[in-house]
Amino acid sequence: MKVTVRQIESFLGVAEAGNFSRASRRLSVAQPALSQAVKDLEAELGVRLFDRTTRRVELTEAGREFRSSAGKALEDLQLAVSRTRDLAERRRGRIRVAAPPLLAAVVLPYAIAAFRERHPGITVELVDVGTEQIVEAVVSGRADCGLGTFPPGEDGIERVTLMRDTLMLFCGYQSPFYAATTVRWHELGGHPLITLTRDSGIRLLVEVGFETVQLPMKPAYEVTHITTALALAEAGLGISVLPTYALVAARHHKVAGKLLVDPGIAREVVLIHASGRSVSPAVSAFSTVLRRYAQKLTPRETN
Amino acid sequence: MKVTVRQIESFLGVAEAGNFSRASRRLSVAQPALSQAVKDLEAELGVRLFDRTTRRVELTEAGREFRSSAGKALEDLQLAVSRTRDLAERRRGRIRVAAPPLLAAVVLPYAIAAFRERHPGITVELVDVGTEQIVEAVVSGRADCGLGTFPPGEDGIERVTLMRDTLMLFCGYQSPFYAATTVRWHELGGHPLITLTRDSGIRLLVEVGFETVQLPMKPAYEVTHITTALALAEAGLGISVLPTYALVAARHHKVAGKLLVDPGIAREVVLIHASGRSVSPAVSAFSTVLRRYAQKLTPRETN
DNA sequence: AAGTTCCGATCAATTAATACGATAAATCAA
DNA sequence: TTGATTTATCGTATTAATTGATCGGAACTT
Repeated sequence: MKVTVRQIESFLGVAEAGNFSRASRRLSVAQPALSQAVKDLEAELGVRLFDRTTRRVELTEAGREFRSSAGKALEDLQLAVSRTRDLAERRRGRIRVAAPPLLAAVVLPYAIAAFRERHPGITVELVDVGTEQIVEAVVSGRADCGLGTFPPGEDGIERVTLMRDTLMLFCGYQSPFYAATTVRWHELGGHPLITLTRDSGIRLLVEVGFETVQLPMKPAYEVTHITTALALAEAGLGISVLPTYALVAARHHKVAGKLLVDPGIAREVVLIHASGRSVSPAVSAFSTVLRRYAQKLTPRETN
Repeated sequence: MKVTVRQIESFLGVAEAGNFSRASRRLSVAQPALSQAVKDLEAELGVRLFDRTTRRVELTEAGREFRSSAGKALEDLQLAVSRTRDLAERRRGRIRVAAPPLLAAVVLPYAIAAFRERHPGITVELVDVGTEQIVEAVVSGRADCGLGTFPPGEDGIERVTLMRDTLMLFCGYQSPFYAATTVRWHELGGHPLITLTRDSGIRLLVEVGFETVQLPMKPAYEVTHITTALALAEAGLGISVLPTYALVAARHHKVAGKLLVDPGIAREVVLIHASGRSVSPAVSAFSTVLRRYAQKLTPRETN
């Protein structure tokens, strides 16, 4: 036979109550069960833990010593259990998110704010890597999940679509496009263009767009941040082609976002996590919040 | 259901082995038992502890965290168990012995030395109290056991007879008694007497002896320690009436111990411990050693 | 001192938990 | 694809735990 948690709980209960019957009520077990459990524990330890007559129950010296050490150990164990339950119930945890700079700067702050409100015990860390390293970071375990657009067929990751991200035209109120509902790519010719720098995934898509309508792309300005691009557009210094999620940042600028068609260029923003590894409760909660948040970002202009 | 020690041991075993089958061999259980135990534990915690396929088993993040905290708690628990077993098996412990000064000085040092050889892990403390307070010290719990001679009918104590202690005459080689086998009380008249001080229990018995044969007791010397009395006797300064156990101390002196008869005055030296309270393993071991040691002290001169 | 009242230990029967063996399902390697 | 290996599942048997009833002993009351 071996020492069990129940035996120790029984022992501690009796020691606390100083009385088998009272302890049996507190622990919601039958009194013989306690007698038996304590007896078994004593047999296992080879020593009497209580001096008991039918009227008095008190700890022996061995009992006192065992009570303090075993009681502490049991508390530690229960703490370990309850902390793990906290993980399971999303009261605690940590998420490391790998995201490309633009998403990290534009979408994530709002999403994280919403997430923290729902799950204040879970900390979110941003893993700052370049766009190409996101998959690697997730597969290697340096990040728990990743955001972005990835070519299909990547190995070792699972993907969840967050939103369909369409290229849009952003312009200030001075712009001739300001009144339009939709804008066609070939109309962009001749207007001063504000683009993102070459290391951005968006920039590539914009180049594809211009190529498709066979217009030369001559950036008037090259900026790193979407907000900079929006500020320049607001100031009437040019127009900019940006992803849908720039709308979030555009709320604080006097700029309008117009659907860009012919061709409509879209990509999927997905959340990825390593396949094989189980999804931690924290990540699954984060995924839920992100999906919900992404729905709110879906452009109303498409309807 | 509740978290059990077995579940955690199963979990730790699998985590260590990295493999259910190997762990089942190490833990000497069937493999399905491990599957079940881990499954139950996961259900209890609400979280997956292993990412497992049929080929690979590795800890999840929650599993790693739980492993370190629960593992440590379980170790503490097992340490508590094994330390309590040490108590039971007399590898560890503490005894507080209350004994009157003479017994403490003459008998106990040897007895304790013998005891320490047998039970090196158990420490023996001497509770230094006057003869009258020994019972009280044991009953109150300040001492685990007591030595001495006590009037019958004391309440709340159990007694174990260690030895029958007879008054003997101790004299140096110059003494006319040195060649005798037994000595009678009335022969003592006129010889210079070395006695113990009045606070000794022995002194009382000696006085009883002299009264019985109606001789006046005129101490030539009053000393505190038995060894002093023996030294004086060795120097030929007088004779001394001492208990049997003074023979132990007499081995280092050139003195002889003679049976004193007419009347033979004896008392029982007993070991006492509190009734009601259980006897700790250490005390019972001490009692055993003391009894054995006391047998060796039984005077050969009585035969 | 005798009766009363608690309280822990024990008993017997039921119920729940656990283990085991056999087998199915899944994965990786050749 | 096959073969080997490993985990999960299922049914059965064994073991342990729980329960209610009862016994026996200690302290309090009268």
